[in-house]
Amino acid sequence: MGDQIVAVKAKRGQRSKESIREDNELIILAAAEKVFAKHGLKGSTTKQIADVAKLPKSNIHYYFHTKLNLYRRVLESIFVEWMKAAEPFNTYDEPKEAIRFYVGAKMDLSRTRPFGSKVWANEIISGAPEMEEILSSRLKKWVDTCVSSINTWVELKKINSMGDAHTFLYMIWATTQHYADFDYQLIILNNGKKLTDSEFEEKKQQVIGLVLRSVGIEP
Amino acid sequence: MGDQIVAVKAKRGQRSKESIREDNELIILAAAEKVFAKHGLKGSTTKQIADVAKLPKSNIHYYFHTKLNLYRRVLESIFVEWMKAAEPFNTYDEPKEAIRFYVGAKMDLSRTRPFGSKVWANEIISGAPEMEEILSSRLKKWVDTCVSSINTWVELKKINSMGDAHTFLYMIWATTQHYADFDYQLIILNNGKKLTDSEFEEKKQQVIGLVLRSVGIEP
DNA sequence: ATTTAACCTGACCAAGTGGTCAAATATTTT
DNA sequence: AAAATATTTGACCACTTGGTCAGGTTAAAT
Repeated sequence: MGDQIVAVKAKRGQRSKESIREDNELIILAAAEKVFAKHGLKGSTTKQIADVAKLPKSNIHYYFHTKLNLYRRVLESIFVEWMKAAEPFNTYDEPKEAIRFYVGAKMDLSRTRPFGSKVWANEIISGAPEMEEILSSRLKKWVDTCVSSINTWVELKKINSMGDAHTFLYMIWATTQHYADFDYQLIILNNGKKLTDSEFEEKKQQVIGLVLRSVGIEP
Repeated sequence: MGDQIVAVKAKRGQRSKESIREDNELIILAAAEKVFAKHGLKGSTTKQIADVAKLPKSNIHYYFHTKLNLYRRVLESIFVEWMKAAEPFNTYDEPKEAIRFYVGAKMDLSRTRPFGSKVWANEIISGAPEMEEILSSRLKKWVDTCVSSINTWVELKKINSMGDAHTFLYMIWATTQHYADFDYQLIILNNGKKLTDSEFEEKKQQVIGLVLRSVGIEP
């Protein structure tokens, strides 16, 4: 990611105002996501973000005005991507396929965008002060449709009942996001080695297997 | 918890030096756990901790010297309690019982000590800078014995294989800790209502059921 | 070519920050 | 009761914080 920033900055010289703004906002958002992931809203400083973005601090304030504003933009962008990953649940009729693709997509996101997941986790842990609205309106809505899908599957005897469908959904969230939020712990317990891409792919299949079996589907 | 602090402070007047130290350390540790849970190490201030503990800031420094020192003490105390909850895995021979009791104990901890779980989560998310040693020595050791228990069960065909036993263990951690770390999100998605004790007990049984089924045990 | 509008940034500031310290008070020991 | 030790706390300090702003540079519109 650092290389990306350098690359974009290097080809300066003759850029349109529009692309300048676009580029810099992306650079700053990426840097902010990284820093917020590590230290949360309160623990992160605009100076740190500026340093990661390789821009002067004033520049961050020029584009996003306040730290809180920048933070909200980061959260919003993460939420949008998560919702995109959540589509499988409503596009597949068969639980086996729906669950397989949803869990797979969530695992992929944990792998490709771990910082976003961590920012989200930090925000919830600290009481979700900036996300209450997103959660209680947009996320709630999605969860409701999801829960009714699951309930339908239970009624059709396609999967075992787990009592409250939320419990199953939360297990999926927790298990998949664990691979992003707790990645440092996983590395330490893996003797200091990060999983390779193929090892991660294997893990992904194992997770899918456990989740499917938990509702009685043989993977 | 606030009431506890008040109660302890109220009965002052004639206390031994020893009990003064003991009491105040407990009060400060409890306050620190609460504040660190919400804002992490960097985002928390000694003033906040002092306010929650209802003591002057200097007093916090008198007992624990530095913020980092206090933070380490909080982490250590959480780790000790988690290891206690982890015993079932090595005291029961049958996977059904071992898993049932372990998952139950972890769920109970999420209910009774959510702040501790959040401090832990924050620490890992921010790269585990203060816990690397605990993780790579003491936790690693426990995980290794756990993994070999699981593998034995697989060999004896008492449970289904999930490939790598770690995957199963991490699912248990993630799912149970989710009920502490993401409690705000769960409340919002539950229409703003916290789970009652009996509702939580029900959730606990559902989680146990899912986990058992995920390795092919009928609960 | 000149005006206009957007971008850039070093210098600056008021409000915290973790931590120190000396003086006051309380308990324990002699 | 007096000396020794431990607790308490307001005042203080060097440093960092988020944010402002004036004066500059660069690109776009006239």
